[in-house]
Amino acid sequence: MTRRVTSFDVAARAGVSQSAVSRVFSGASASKATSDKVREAAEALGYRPNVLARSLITGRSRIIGMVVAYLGNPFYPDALERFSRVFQDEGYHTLVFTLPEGAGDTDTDRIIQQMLDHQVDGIVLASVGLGDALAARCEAAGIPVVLFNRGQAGSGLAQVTSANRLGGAKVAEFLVAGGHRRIGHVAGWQGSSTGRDRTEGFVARLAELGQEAVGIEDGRYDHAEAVRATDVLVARGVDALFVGNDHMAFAVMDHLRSALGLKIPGDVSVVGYDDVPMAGFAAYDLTTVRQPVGRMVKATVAALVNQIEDKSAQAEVTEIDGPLILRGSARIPEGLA
Amino acid sequence: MTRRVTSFDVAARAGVSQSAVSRVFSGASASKATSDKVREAAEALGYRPNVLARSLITGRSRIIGMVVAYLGNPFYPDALERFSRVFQDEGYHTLVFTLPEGAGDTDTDRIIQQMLDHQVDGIVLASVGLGDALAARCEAAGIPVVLFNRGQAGSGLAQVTSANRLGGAKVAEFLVAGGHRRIGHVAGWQGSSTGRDRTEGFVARLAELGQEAVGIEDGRYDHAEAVRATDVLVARGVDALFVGNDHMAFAVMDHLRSALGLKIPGDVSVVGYDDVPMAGFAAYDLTTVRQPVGRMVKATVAALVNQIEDKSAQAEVTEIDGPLILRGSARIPEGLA
DNA sequence: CGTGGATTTGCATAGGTGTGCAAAATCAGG
DNA sequence: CCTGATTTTGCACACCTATGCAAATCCACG
Repeated sequence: MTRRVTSFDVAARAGVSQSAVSRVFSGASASKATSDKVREAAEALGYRPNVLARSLITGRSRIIGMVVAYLGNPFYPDALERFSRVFQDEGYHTLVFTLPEGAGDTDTDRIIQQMLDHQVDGIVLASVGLGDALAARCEAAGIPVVLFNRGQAGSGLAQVTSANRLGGAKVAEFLVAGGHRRIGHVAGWQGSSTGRDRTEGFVARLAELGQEAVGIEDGRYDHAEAVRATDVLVARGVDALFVGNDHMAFAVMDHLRSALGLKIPGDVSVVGYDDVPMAGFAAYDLTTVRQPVGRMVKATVAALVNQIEDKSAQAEVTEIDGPLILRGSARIPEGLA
Repeated sequence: MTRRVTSFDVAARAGVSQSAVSRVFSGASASKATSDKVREAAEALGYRPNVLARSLITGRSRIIGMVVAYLGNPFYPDALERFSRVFQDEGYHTLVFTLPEGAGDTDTDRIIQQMLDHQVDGIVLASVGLGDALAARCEAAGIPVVLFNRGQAGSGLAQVTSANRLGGAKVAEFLVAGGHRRIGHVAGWQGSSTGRDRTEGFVARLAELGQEAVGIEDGRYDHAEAVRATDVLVARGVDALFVGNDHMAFAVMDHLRSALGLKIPGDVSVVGYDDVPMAGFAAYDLTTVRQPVGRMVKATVAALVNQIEDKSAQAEVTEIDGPLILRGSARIPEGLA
């Protein structure tokens, strides 16, 4: 393995100083003449600036740390893929961390520490919370953090979510308009803002319409829990279920049809949340609230890059509205296409 | 933002030299006494070694570059999650790159270049090929490459796949034993080794059993293509379909049931490949050949780490066998549970 | 206590780049 | 051609750690 070619080599060949080479490649001022000479020499030698050395001195790595909890829910791979792509376009790269099963605070701590070690320029937490102590540490290190698809009131952290309360409300309206009077709710994890907000919006709107849920069970965004919740609610005779995300909704539908022998939407209407690609598959054909992933990702990247480039920028809280996508898993009210 | 605390600061406080600090943190020899003093001082100051400076001098970044083409197929998020976890356990981190839609050679080139720029210690290509020129460049840079779930004959690259030929053969045996005599095949992309191998094993075994496929259509690992292929094969009156991967199989099943009104497995048996988690969902209940992701990932990591730590290590080609998982989407032969 | 060997320690330098500062070069205008 | 303003260039140093080498320290044994 031959030694790396450095800026000195290029400088020697081009007949200029090392600083000149550096300036050409970091976009600082340089005359046309030297710039040409340098580029030509670099080309000939196959020179590429050493990213590590550059990061060491500038203190900016152009790497984004991304923590993602659970890729089993297809919403996140989709988001991850988009993140990676958008960051690449912005000239950043994505260092991915996954949280172990029992996501303890110690684990988050260790991961954040490793990110700081790598001097990431920014952090995206997808569906992961951040303790105040850690948030403070990132703040102190001057590393901006954006929460994706999770809010954290009073944390002062930037966050991007969909309009979860509104989404929950839309489902309430839709189900009531569809004539349902025994509505149950397999809630998203109530320890997360998304779960709580969807539930709150849903319950509040139901109340405004003079209804009350027959039952609310926390499905914890988990397959097995969702099935358990379904059993409880079916026992109470529901005729419609609002499920906290699509991932659980699939489990719920499978259980309703296969284990309980119920027809969808004949016996029970089911509505989900996310509009994951799979929701459109014929086997589920799930009516669901769309989370506009593309726009959410773009907003997250924009907020992060903004904070990176302008340290004084404020941490924004962004909510993006998404439509209810009508499919076949829930009875459609008269008068709607 | 306060200046970073360096090894000099720690040295001063502990009353030793900077090299002593370095040695303590890089695990070199140091007496108990100094080691204790250094650790204490480091703790008090909140010192952490600067990874960038370390990488710059050692030439090892402890970062693995990972290229993944398409996270829409749930096989890959699953693998990615495991990779990230296993690498973390080994003290490496994962820099993720995604390939744009029309994965041209130029794109791969650019991505590899960026990885080399970041001086990754190794590269995993998940379901992505590598031109000879690029392979040579990695070789020259001393960066080992392992292909995951893709082979490339004659490339001299390390690769980990499942036993695809054998898997295809198993399906052939299973379908014939089930009494099917009009078997069709929605093949995996014939431009990939996995697609070709599965097809070859399948076709060869069929021939040995005195049968021939009613038709073979390349589904290109794509939903729409798989549906098109299904139409073609159904028109030829198939009573069983071997589909190149689960991702396509779901599309095929949806199309068979919803659009064509056929019963599975009553009218048509369907067998997939991968055993993605979703294959076990009641809505599909897909009989499929399991790719043992866990073992494949571990083998890939082991091969890579081995090559990183011992530059003279040979590039191994690993094939891991996986069982046929019997579920309800295909008629089960007499005498099998 | 003396001596040889093993271990530990400090010095100094390398790794490759960005950047402040002053000197040099360029340019415009009279 | 001269002068002052502006741009370009080179020098030297900073960024922070790892490591070869020689000096120093330690240990055990006679």
